[in-house]
Amino acid sequence: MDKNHTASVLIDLSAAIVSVRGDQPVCLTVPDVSEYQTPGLPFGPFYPDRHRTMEIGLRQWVIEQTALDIGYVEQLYTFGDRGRRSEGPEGADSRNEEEHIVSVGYLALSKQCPQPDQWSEWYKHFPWEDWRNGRPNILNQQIIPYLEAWSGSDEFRRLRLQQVFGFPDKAWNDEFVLDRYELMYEAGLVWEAYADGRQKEKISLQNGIAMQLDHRRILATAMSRLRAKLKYRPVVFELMPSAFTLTQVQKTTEAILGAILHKQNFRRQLAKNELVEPTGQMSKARGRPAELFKFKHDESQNTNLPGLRIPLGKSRNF
Amino acid sequence: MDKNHTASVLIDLSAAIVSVRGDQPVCLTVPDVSEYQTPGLPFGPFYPDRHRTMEIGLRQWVIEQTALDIGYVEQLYTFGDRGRRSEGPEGADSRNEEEHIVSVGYLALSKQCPQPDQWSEWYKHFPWEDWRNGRPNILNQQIIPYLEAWSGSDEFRRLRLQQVFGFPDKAWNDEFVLDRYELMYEAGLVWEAYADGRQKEKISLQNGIAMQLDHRRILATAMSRLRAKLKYRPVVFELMPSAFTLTQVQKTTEAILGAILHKQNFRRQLAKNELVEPTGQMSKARGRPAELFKFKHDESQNTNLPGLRIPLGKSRNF
DNA sequence: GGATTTATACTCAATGTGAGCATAATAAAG
DNA sequence: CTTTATTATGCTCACATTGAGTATAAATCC
Repeated sequence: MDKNHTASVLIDLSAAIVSVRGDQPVCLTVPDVSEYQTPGLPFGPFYPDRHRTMEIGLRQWVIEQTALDIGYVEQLYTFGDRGRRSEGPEGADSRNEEEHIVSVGYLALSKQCPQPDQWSEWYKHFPWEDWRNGRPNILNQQIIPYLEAWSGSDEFRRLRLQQVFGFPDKAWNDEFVLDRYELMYEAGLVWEAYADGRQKEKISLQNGIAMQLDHRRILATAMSRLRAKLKYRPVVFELMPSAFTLTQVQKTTEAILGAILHKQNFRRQLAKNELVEPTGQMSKARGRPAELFKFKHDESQNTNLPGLRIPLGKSRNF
Repeated sequence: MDKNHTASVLIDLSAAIVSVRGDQPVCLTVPDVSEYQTPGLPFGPFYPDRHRTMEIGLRQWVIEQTALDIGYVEQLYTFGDRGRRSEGPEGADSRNEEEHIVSVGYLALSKQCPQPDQWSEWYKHFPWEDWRNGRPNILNQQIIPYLEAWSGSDEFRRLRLQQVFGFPDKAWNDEFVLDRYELMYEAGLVWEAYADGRQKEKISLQNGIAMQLDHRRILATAMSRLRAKLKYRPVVFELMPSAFTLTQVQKTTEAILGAILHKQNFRRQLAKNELVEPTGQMSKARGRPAELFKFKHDESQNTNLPGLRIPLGKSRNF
């Protein structure tokens, strides 16, 4: 093999730090200084002689720069070169021609989200992913017609469209956030495709707020992973305060999944899996007071608990 | 932040290339030149100016060096520094003091495995993971007693032991391959712990064949991921020839899971999910001839198909 | 007090799953 | 040629889980 190649790279640790404010999932972002004003995910360099592991390095700069208490941290994916996209055209982008950067994406969960202006709501970037008020209009009004035109009579494209967007007769799968974003990127339906030079003209449709570089892709990866994980590990509690009502757990879960759940069945699952225990106290709110619970396995960071089985129901094929 | 630190690293792409020979899952390994004779996983450097993405880089050197046709490739995890372990003691290892290496682990699946001597059987490295002939003796005879002594009266350690090894009264979970290996590593129960300087004396127990550096950990990650994935994506077919009997699919699945499945129920799942279709031909073997099938969605690399629901049964609490 | 709101208990049909029995089709053994 | 071993495949049945909904309880707002 030809060894006359640059093999040395810099490593960036990018983080999708997720929290829930009210009934909206949010993500920590940093403002953009360039002309486009697109926000980006926070990131920091990895110094291999300073931090034993990358996760320690990540926690370090998150503490230094944000003073946040992030409990749960999970590595998402390592992206080869943030200047180029995996499907991008050759030489379309000339950034980082000398200095190669590999970016390692992380998902982190935070119980609090102070300074509201620094936290960006998920569904402003992905309006088609929030089905809590029914099927989002943007799908039928903009995305699907455009994608149908894009796929044309190409059998492979149509199959993918059906798989990923459930169009026309399959069910919507909430976990395919990344797949949907990538399909839209390939079809030139998001601003980033234009920024990367894949698309000749700037897109007139505003399909969610764009982000810097491939940060929206990283966020999509984080959303997919979190939505999937919710179903087999009790990670919701990383987003809850120490005491909470069962409805609060449900609202948080619904926010992340972008879907409404069946209340009674949701509670049945919580009860069966013995994930929570009553604190004895009651909440005071509008209607009948609810019992306050706490997560049962808080002390040990027990990563291998069953998690909630999500009662999505069968009628989610809108 | 102090910028006087080395930030530049080299990137290795390590691959757990998995196949199944007979009824044994195997993994491509390269022999060791050092004194210990421990095998290692194949790896190659990543040249960022030569390959657009890391996956392309990986495929490249696999083709160049092994001439294998690997269809399915999946990124597993990025390990900060292969010279040090995530839980290792400070300065115990002095390799790579200058040249930092980050290794990106991949899982690849191959339908064939020529040159038998280059392929190493999974369960030679992880004898406690193969439950096809009942609970492995090595568990009760060596591992569990040692781990019980290690946990002593430490409540946290006992809880983890129960979670991960199902000891004494929980069920064995086939997906916790990595968790079990890491627990054994921490307890000084595998050779690598000794090699990393965590363990003062060399271990007398032979708990599976060791591997170089952290390669056994990467293989454990691959095994966990593959066992999990099998249950919700139809990846078994990446290990099958173009035509196969249903029993062959089951044997391959059982080999990977290290567990015996209920035959009739396994077939019921295959039928319900419409993953296979008959070729019209029959196999000729000892007993009654079996119908030959082929994977239904071979053309499009449809990553989002349902996968098999595994009829493990409830009686796996040996 | 009556309307509104939220919490929680309970029911019931449909479906999925674990487990096993019964039968069919072949090769090898006697 | 019959028996036996072996593998394939069809079918049943009890039980658990799940989706969906009804009914009731406990508070606040007016």
